[in-house]
Amino acid sequence: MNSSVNIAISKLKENGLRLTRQRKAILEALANAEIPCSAEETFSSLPADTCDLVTAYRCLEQFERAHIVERGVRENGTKVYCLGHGHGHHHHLTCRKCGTAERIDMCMGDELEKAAEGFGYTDVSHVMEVFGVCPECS
Amino acid sequence: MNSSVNIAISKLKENGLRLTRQRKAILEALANAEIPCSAEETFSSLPADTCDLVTAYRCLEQFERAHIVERGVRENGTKVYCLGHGHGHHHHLTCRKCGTAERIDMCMGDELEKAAEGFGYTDVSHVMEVFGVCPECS
DNA sequence: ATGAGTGCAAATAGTTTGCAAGCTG
DNA sequence: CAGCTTGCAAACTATTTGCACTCAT
Repeated sequence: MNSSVNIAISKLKENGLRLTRQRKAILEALANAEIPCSAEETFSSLPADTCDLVTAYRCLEQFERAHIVERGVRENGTKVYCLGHGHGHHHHLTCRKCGTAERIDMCMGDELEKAAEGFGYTDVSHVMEVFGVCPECS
Repeated sequence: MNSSVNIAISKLKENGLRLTRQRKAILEALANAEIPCSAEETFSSLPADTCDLVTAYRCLEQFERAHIVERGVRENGTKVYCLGHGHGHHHHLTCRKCGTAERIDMCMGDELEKAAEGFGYTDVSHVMEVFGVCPECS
């Protein structure tokens, strides 16, 4: 069920953040989403009058800092967020036309961080998104 | 020296695009840039009155379509462009504080496309950027 | 000469900020 | 009840579009 929401709520508290009606709704929306959502999309999927769009932006930003959600980017630069499904870092293969997305568990994060450390970099993170045209659209 | 500019100009013509004073300047700016640049940054690095900012945006977009430049994204969603140095796809490790970047030749593009084809996707491309804090800044 | 390319102005999309009021722990 | 959160309005940044004019081929 919404165990992912419960996990998120625990992390929320661990990070000293408060649980509000708005935040809970946003977390539930993310939990129900099949694909990573932008702030605008998350907001639209909320029941009417749940909160202001600005609040969605602010919550998602907080969630990201607390590592409750993962952040990605669309081809056009729009930021998108998704709940760390169960857990584990992952990426998406998104259809350029219809927007559906497949989860891709493959990730070269380890090699990447090793390479980054080789350059003396710390606090390394990465963004990766794959785009294509899905079978239905082509 | 600016053989990369010459290569770019050839590709330009192959794609039926015209060579203008503005485009040449933009290509030269990109060739001199050490790191991927946004449209705004590319524009600023141009000699005064070379062209309008809008033209920079339009040219970069055209260059991307013609595969003359590679496009990436910053952590904040800003689009950045760089000349396909020599050639070959690559990525960057960018310092979050000072903005310098190291080139990373590692890329899992092949595995990625294989996975994408497994899902029946075509016309696959990907965006990947790595961020961290460089030795000087930490 | 003809259509690709450019400049200028104005519109958009996405996101951020300021501040007073509200609600959580 | 202190201070994290929210709402509303407004500012901002990055990017796009419309249209008349210009220049490369």
